[in-house]
Amino acid sequence: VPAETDSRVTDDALIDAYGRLLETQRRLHHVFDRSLRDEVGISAVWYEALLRLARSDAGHLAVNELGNALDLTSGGATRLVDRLVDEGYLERSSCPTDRRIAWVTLTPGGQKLLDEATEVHVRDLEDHFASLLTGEEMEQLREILRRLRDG
Amino acid sequence: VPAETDSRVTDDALIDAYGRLLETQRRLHHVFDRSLRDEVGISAVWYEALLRLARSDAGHLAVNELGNALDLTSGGATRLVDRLVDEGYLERSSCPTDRRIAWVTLTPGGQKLLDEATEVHVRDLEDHFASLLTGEEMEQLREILRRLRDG
DNA sequence: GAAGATTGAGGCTTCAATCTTA
DNA sequence: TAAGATTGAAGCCTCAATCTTC
Repeated sequence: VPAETDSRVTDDALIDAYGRLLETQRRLHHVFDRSLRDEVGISAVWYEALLRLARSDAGHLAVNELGNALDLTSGGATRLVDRLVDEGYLERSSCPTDRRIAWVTLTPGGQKLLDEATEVHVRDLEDHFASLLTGEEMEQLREILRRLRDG
Repeated sequence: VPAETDSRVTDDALIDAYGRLLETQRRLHHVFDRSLRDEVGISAVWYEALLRLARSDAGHLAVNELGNALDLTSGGATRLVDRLVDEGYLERSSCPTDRRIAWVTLTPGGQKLLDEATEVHVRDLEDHFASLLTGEEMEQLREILRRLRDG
C-alpha cells in the first residue's frame, strides 16, 4: 500500500533527523565535560550552573530558577547547590521579600573558577563547534534551534 | 583594548550558540522521555536501545557496541542490558567466533514494545520537531548536525 | 491550599578492580 | 598484554513526603 510505505519512510527520516540532533549534542557534551573535568576539575553541569549565575540580571537566582534552567527537579537542584556550596563556589542568602526562597550567588572563588573553566570551554567550542561551520551556517543553526527550543 | 573586547563578544556569541543547542536538545529529550514513560512505561534511553538493536545489520549488537551508541561506559551498558533482559525485552547470546563478546538481540516482546513506543515517539516528533521547521530547514539542520557530529 | 525548599528512599550511571578469553 | 564483560562502591538524579512560608 503506497500510502503506508510513504508514511513509514517519512517517519524513519524524522527519527533519523532527531537522532542526529541527539547524537551530536551527546558527543559534544561528552567532549566538553571531559575537558572540564580533566583540566579544571568540574563537570559541565557545574560549569553551566556557575555560568547561569554569573549571567543572571541581579547576580542571584532562586534554587528552583537554577534548577529549571538546568532541567533538574527541585530535589536535584537543592543537592547540586549543596555540593557547590560545600566546595565554596556558591553561597545561599535569603530573599528579603519572600522567606520561602533561597537565593544563590557566586562567591569570588566561584567567579575565579568560572573564568578558568570558560577559557577551556571556549577553546573546545572553537575546536569542535565553530571551526566546523561557516558564519552563515551558525546563524541558520541559531535560528532553527531558537524555534525548536521555544516550541 | 579593542581586540580583547571583540574577542570577548565573539566568545559570548559562541557560548550562546552552543547553549542553545544544549537547551533545545535537553527540552526535547525531556518532553519525549515524559511521553514514553507516561504512555508506554519506558524511558527514552530504553527506547533508543531497542531502536538501535532493531536497526542493527545482523539483528544483534555486542554489549559495548550498544553502550558506545548510547554514550555509556562498559559497566553502564552491562546494567542497562541486565534490566532490559530482566523485563523480557532483550536476550543475550554468545558470539560464535569470540567468546569474550556477549551479543544482545530483541525478543518478540521487545519488538512489540518498540513498535508501540515508535507510534508515540513519531507523534511527538511531528508535534515538537517537524511541524516547527520547513523541509528546507530540516535539510539544513541535518547537514549541519552531520558535520558537527562527525567533526 | 499552594509554592519553594529540603530530605529519605530508590534508580541509573561512572569509576576502578576483576574475570575470562584472545 | 589487551579487549569484552561484569561487579562493588560511590555519585548524582528522580520521586514522594515533609516543612516552612505565602
